[in-house]
Amino acid sequence: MADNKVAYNPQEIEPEVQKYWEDHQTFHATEDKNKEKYYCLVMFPYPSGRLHLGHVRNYALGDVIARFNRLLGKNVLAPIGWDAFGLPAENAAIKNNKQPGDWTYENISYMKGQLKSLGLSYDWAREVATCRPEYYKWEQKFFGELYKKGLVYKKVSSVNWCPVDNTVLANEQVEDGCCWRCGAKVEIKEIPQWYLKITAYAEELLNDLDKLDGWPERVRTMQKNWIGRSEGLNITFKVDGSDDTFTVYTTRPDTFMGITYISISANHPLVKKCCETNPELEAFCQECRTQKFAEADLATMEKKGMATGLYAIHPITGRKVPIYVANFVIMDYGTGAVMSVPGHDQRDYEFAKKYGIEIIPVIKESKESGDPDLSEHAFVEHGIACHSGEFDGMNFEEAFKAIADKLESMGCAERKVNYRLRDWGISRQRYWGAPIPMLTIDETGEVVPEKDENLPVELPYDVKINGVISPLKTDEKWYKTTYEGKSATRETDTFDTFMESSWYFARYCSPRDEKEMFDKDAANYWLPVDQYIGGIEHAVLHLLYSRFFFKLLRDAGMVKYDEPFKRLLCQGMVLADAYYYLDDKGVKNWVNPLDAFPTRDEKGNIISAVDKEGHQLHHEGMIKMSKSKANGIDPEYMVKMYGADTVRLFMLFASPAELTLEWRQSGVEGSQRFLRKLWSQVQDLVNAGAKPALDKSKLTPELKKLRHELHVTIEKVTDDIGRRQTFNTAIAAIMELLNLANKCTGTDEASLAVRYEVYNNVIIMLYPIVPHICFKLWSMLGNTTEIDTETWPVADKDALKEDEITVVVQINGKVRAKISINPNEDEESVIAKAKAAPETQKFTEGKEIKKTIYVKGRLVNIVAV
RNA sequence: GCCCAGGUGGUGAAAUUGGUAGACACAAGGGACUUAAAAUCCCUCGGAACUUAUACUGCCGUGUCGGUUCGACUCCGACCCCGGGCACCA
Repeated sequence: MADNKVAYNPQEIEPEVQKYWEDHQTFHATEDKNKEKYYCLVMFPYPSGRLHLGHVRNYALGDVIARFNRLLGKNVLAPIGWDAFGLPAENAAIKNNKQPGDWTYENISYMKGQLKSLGLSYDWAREVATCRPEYYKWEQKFFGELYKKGLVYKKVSSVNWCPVDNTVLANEQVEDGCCWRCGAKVEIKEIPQWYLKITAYAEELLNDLDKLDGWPERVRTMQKNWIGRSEGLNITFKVDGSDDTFTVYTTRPDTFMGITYISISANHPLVKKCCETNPELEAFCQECRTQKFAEADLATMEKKGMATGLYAIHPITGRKVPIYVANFVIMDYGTGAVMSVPGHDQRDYEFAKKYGIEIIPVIKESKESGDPDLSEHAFVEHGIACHSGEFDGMNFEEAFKAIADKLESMGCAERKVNYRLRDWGISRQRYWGAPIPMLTIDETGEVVPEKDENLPVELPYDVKINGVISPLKTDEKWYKTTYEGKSATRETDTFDTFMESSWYFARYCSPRDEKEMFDKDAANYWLPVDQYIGGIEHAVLHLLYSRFFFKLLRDAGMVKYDEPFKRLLCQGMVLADAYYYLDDKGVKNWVNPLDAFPTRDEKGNIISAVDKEGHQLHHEGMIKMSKSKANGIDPEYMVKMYGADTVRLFMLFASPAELTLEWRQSGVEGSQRFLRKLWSQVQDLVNAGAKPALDKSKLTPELKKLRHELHVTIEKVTDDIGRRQTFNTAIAAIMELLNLANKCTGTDEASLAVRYEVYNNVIIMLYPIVPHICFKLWSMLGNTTEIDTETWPVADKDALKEDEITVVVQINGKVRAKISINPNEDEESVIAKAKAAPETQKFTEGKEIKKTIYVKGRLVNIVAV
């Protein structure tokens, strides 16, 4: 290396540049009504202990967008914080014999350092942690207001219950129907829990999806299906021989004449009476109560049922149909009873076959066709009613209307819009969460929210976690209190952590506000979030709850917008190679990919690998990073080895943001190589001479070509980062430009002027992606301004013009020739040129030209037969 | 089971509105420089066929099968495979 060149040393320059940013408060954001605001938000992390590459990907994407918008001259807010409540803190507390709070705050402190080493342009002054009383105080206050508005209610519902530990289990704590700690068979327990009436906003949450044109279509579709609006009928049946009634909901009243039985939940009030005299039924109901109730489990488990001995009376035919307890009908969803039409519903069909229940066809394909073939499966499509008496011959809409009208006029049904969406259960029987600020007055049993002046209802900090019962539930000093002089008992459940993550982005607008949830002016300045970035796994729950919460805030007069997030980017997962060897007992021992040394075949495929100890390793392929497969890559180690810029560049270049990203060490090295080359090329240019003024009239064709490429690249990169958010193609375009620029080594004035123009613009365009190196290179190029305050380049229209373009000539859709044309040349002349090309002559010889198609400036297709 | 995505060379990918498939990289192979290594630079790189041979040439090729079109990675239908979510992981 020449003496006057300095090696690229990210370990030296990155901390230096980061210190500059910190000292100068470069990314501190303040409200400025004279500037266009831009709120760039990344999903805040759970402080699990160490950053993983999924975080790094998320924040690198966010940082590119934030820095890009700063260069566009916008007033950018890029905050960060901690989603600090949650289950892992309690598990860690038990394991390490620590306070969940201590564990959480230590993690935050460590991860903060890791985040800072990535050179992210956050306004750290706005950092929030949801576990701080200053934060959850406002959530508690807001909850009390919602209660007064009637948007909060309490009802009994199911939880997973471990009968040995006597504790509530989260879904992820249930493994094959057993408790993950003690292995006991998990039961279902009914306990009273708090609910937020999200269904009251179902219609608006559905309709407003149309406003979210900055969201990926797939996320909107998932939310639409999740809300699941349907139009149907609530129908009330009488039970034979008693005054009891029950209600079902159906979207297929057209099949009403085909009902041959009723399926009912084991917890339905009707069933409870039957069990008293029927021990067999009681046993079956007990069995139903121990099964999992997640939708996926209900859909895939073996369908079982048992007759209750009760019969329902079909309101139109008067026919008696048996009522069965069915294990797949759940009291928590809908009415807890379902009308069963085995001829036209596949689940009902299988159930009827299993228990020998009659199957009646009442819908056929068309007016002309005979009865549907029900020998193998149900006929589930809409069709024409048959064997339905007065409704025969009607299509779906006609039969729906006629049957609904008839049942309504009989007073046993009403039309109902139903949603699949269920109200949001926010009670958790855990310690490490925000206490639900509700009190029960002991004497009267009246339930009231804690008074504002007593908020926050603070979580006791010094506790002993035993993994069984929440310390709140045993701490009498904590839960015994008074309300207006009367003795009262606190709610000992805490909030679902989705509560905190549903409004943190509003709190960032005035994170230290001591008077209210957030300052309305500040919130209405920054909100809505212009760009939100996070994992696709949050497509429904977090993003739907946040939309709902935002509407609650709007209706409380806190914000004046309908939707919190204008534009959404969902990033894919990060995968890595996984290797293992089998030990003597045949147990898989997973080895970190950084410790595996693969051998490859002549195509470059990994055929085998060995680790440091010489174990022969099996290559499992690229799979999701996880602790259990030991294929997690530590970002901190990567930053120490290669620098943050290299890691950021690799993550953005390796694949488009929405797709999975495969972590490849060789790819990381390739990214580092690119930065080293860039660093070296800039120094070559500086050593070649100072920057002269550009005289566009004195350029050679080669320099004109290079300028043309530069300005085409500026247009492309601007579009790729701003509109398309395809950062990988933006980087590829810059690489292509640099490959061309590197061939230009002239040191005359015109060459130097163009070369400086290229590198200055490239450095600005790369700055959002690799900010540290660009910060340094910018000043090395002799610029006296700071790159942080530069403006994004705009393509020079003159340079974009071309004298000559290439058009492809196809014969019957296959490329056979290329011709050069003037961009303004008319169609006739272009087609004449295309026909005159020797290749065209060759391929059309002896054929008749039937047709020619000209796509302006791109291709000519000649159809010849 | 239901809802939603995705499938293109040895690999990650590109092709933006139906218009040149494989840009840009990685890996691999060959070469230069070097005492040597690292680093750097140059060349080759979808497949099979023809050919002494590189080339040339045409042919085939975007999960599978079928369709629409002058023209399909892109649109339609069916199927196969893989991933995300399914309400208490976050």
